[in-house]
Amino acid sequence: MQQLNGKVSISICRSLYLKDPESSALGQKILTGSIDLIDRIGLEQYTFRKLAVHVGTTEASVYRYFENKHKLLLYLVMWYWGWMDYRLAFLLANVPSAEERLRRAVRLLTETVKEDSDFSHINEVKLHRIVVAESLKAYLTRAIDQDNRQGAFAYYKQLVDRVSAVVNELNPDFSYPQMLISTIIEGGHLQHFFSDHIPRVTNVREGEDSVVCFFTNLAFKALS
Amino acid sequence: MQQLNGKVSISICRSLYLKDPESSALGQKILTGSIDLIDRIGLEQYTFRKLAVHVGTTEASVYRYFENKHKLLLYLVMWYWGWMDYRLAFLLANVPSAEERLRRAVRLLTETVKEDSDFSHINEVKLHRIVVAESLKAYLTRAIDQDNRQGAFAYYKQLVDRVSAVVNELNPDFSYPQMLISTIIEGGHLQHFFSDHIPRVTNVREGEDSVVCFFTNLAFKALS
DNA sequence: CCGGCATGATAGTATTACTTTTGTCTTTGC
DNA sequence: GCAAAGACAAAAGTAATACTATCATGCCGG
Repeated sequence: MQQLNGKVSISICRSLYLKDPESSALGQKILTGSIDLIDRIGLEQYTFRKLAVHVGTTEASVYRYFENKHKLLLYLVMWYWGWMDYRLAFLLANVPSAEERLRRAVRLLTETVKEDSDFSHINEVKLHRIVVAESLKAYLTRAIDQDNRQGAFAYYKQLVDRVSAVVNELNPDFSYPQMLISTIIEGGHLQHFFSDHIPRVTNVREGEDSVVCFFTNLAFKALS
Repeated sequence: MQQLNGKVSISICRSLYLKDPESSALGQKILTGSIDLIDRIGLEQYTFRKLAVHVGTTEASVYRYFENKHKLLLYLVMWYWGWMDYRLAFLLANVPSAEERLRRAVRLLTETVKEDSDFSHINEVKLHRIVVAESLKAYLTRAIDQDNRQGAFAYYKQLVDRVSAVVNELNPDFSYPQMLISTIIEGGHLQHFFSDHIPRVTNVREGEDSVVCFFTNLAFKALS
């Protein structure tokens, strides 16, 4: 992560791209176009051919940036976690109370992203929806061990560790800090998804704050 | 679910198959062969062509039973939930203590299936691994609303409700019983997966009982 | 102004996902 | 015991997907 002319650029694991998409106008169009398209039609319908038409380039040019759509998805998801980790670092800075820091972290991890931060050419609202609906497909693959060895999940691990450290501060005897945090992260995504599509397995009542409430309570009770 | 010559047959939502695979020898070979193959090579690599070769039939014959691999996966996953719900019903029967019932339920939902119950031609150990690694791909699709409308998730909902009822009994004031149970179910799967592939975001120590312990504690603390 | 790199244009291959047709064999109904 | 119906194998075919390769062009830095 580097500060660059007032904007923050999130640097992604080299193994996830062939040519850095941040390094050219076409690369950036591939990123924004992919986010648009995956958000609109879903990962299974999304193809590099459709993307090429959408951004006005050719399939071959897209393949110069990314090996395949799995790597591109992983790139987007890891950008998201890099961005979240960055936001989290600011959100927790200079807050003395560990309890307040945990409260803020759980909120950030489980609430819906509502505004595009105009932080980059990436639309964070759409990207958040993609992460909720598609990110597990990027993990649950036979390629995961190789991706992991190549460092693809670095930001995800870093974020989990950052929040786990707060958990540890609050209750050093708690044996499962990472487990609690990764459960909250992925559970939060699933509960949002379920509330939209299989509401009978959730209890979302007034707005989606139910998810934040549930996981905040869960976190504090788990540590009590 | 019906009792048939000493065995239990789990009846699956009609919309998930074109022709009942339980109704013929070929259909059953398609089920067992699919479980073998998906477990061995993963859902992305699995194709109806490979399956046909594996069970000694033709692609066209497979398509007489299932529309596509998404439906077949959903069939297998729902068979699993039907089977789990059946086991759960027995496990909770005649246990007076709600606390003990919850403890048993959480254990059943979060532990690894270790033995093939010889209950049918379906290998439950392999099927459990498939559910852990692939079931979310069956949910997280654009087709979910249609699948749900057609009743594909009936057993899943029924199981969540069965355990939620125990939660309600233990603490009628708790506002999120379904949310807690579906989080435990899917969280349990993910923690098993993470412990195998991204251990840094878990805290699995001696054996996989850590997952059971974590979620059991979590459930009881959430209700305290 | 030259050389190199990024892209566009085009074409081509292999695999996947699915459909269609036809012939044989088995089952079931009578 | 025979005819009709259904189940399956065999084979071929189509459309889309997931890539790869070739070549020409245009731009940018030296």
